[in-house]
Amino acid sequence: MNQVSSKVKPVLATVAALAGVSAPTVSKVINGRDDVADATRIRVQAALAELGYESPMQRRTRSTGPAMVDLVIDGLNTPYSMELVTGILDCAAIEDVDVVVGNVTPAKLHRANHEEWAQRMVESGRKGLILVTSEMTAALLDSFEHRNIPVVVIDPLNPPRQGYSSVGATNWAGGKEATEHLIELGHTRIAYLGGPNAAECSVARLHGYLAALMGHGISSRPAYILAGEFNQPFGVVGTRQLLALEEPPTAIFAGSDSIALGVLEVARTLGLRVPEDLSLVGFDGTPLTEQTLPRLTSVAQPLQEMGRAALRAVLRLAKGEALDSAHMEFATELIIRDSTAPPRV
Amino acid sequence: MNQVSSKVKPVLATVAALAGVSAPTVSKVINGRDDVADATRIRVQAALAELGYESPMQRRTRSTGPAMVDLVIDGLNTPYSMELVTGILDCAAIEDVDVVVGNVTPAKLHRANHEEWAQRMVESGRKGLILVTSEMTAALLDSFEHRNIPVVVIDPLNPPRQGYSSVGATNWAGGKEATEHLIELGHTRIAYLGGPNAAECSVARLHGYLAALMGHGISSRPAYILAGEFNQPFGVVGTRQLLALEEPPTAIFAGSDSIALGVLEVARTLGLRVPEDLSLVGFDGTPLTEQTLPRLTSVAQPLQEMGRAALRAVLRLAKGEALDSAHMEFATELIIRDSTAPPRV
DNA sequence: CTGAAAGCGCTTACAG
DNA sequence: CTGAAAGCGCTTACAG
Repeated sequence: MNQVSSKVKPVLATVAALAGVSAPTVSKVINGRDDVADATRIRVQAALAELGYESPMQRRTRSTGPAMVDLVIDGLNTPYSMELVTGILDCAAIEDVDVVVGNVTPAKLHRANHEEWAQRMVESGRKGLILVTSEMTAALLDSFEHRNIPVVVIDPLNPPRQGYSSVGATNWAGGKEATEHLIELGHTRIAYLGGPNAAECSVARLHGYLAALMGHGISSRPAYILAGEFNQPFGVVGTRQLLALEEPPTAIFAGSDSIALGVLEVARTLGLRVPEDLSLVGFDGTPLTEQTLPRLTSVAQPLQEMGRAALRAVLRLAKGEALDSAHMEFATELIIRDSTAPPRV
Repeated sequence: MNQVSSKVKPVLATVAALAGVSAPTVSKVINGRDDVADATRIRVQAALAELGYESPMQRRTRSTGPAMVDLVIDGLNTPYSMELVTGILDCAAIEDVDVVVGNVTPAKLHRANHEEWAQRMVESGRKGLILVTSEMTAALLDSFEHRNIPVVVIDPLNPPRQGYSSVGATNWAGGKEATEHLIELGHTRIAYLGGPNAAECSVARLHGYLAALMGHGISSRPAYILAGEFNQPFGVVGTRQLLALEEPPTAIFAGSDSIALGVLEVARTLGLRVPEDLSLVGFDGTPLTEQTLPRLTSVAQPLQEMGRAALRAVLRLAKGEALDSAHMEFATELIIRDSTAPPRV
């Protein structure tokens, strides 16, 4: 009878009453002012969430059109991001959500004033934010959390703290599986050409690689482990460096398909045959793997599904529902194509 | 001294004073109530216009963040759209504009109620709309024109009427150049594997192809001209059909790089060598052309630049400025790579 | 940090 | 039809 959630739309005063504070205090919390005690803020946020409070602006934008979710991603010109975005937009069309992209880019993330940015998102009725392999700071996450804007990160860089939602794949297992595949073929001189050390996913792949080596009694060599960018140019640079070693690797595990593309390019220009002279495993399983010659053995991650999951997670959080798990991890799968073979003896 | 337009933002009371009525009356006019005398309504409307009154909602959406432009595009999973979108987002980051994508897709265009859609765009403060190779109806264009929402179309399908802004490339000249390149190599049995007949750009390429043949006294053969989709599967289907002819072509001009990918696929499975047994020219000049084996000779269009131009055009129109030209046409350029050679005698 | 009080801009209900 | 009065929901300024 005395149910908290009644059918009338919750208004600022309702929230204030439930939280046991005054209306101005609720107003301050909503607007991200910092002159509110943490304990009070938490109580108010709980009340906001419980009642599902919406500002007049949000009510308007909600009744006036589809929900809007912001997406921050670094360029669409990689097969990786293309797949993710395809999944996100796919889900957006089904859920009738608008995806907003373009203003804040990963490059602008640091320069941007998070407080202002988050505030503007609230004011324009944005439902949440998806970050793709972006750097984050605790301050950034705080800015959004304080305003109850859900943030979901896909393949986080530099995770600054616990307590945010993320989507990823079984990178450790994938790295291990790729490396074990090469070991089973008979390789022992296996290099890892990975992405930035700031990328959790790349580090996890590296550790999977190390675990596989260790599990087979192969000692790892520092010269065989290079970290760079997830792109083709780094694949080129890294491969040149590896092949210039006194004892070059007979197989390369690339941290992304784009890196693998660079490996193939160097192999071609040097007249090295893949897989006869050099075995190669990529990561991501993008459509690219079917278009290279030879077709690329790669650890596939379900990128489209990951994109869809990220958007769905944002929408669930925006509705005040809890996620089953703060970190959603999708299974990778080694797809063996034509770029791996036993080493020449 | 007694200027009507002062610097303070016009508020309901200001309008009321100017119109010589009370605030409630202005409120009624704004909200479309009918209990207002016609004469009064007209006076109030004049005052609203003169002061440039905006509701708090409109003010908020305008001042609260970057301008928003809607983008309707069919999937990002083609090299063509990826390049366009890269250009659009590139420009968006510079101009501080948000690009909204996801709700209305080309597939939804017909089903959607344009009037409602356009109205919602006005209400949520959208500055304009970019359509990419989308079908349009006159009714759709009217809905937006009536509300002063600029629409810019990239590579229009089914252009229903004059009087809209568009961005394209010199498709006729590009088609002619591609075909002449093949003729100069000695080919006379040249096929055109194009996109849908509804696509202006594909039809223009076809006419360039026909003009080149005609200019060199080569008669065109209906069996050598196929229209389909701008994608790889159609490249596969079309090539099979062409190669099954009693007198198959020795060269194929594909209406897009994606179609050309399908041609390469069929050639590979049939053991036909490109360019020795079959010459191939693509269209678009996407990064794909550097990744195929052999690298693909293609008519490049500056897709990124076209995307940037489309967004800039929308923003100019939104500011009330006129465009230099309703149709912006960018130059194509034939890039000769490794997929074309003289025919075997 | 908090909230009573005042204020803002718009809308509603109703007397004339 | 019109507008004084009351009201709504939120925010601001400031005293404690």
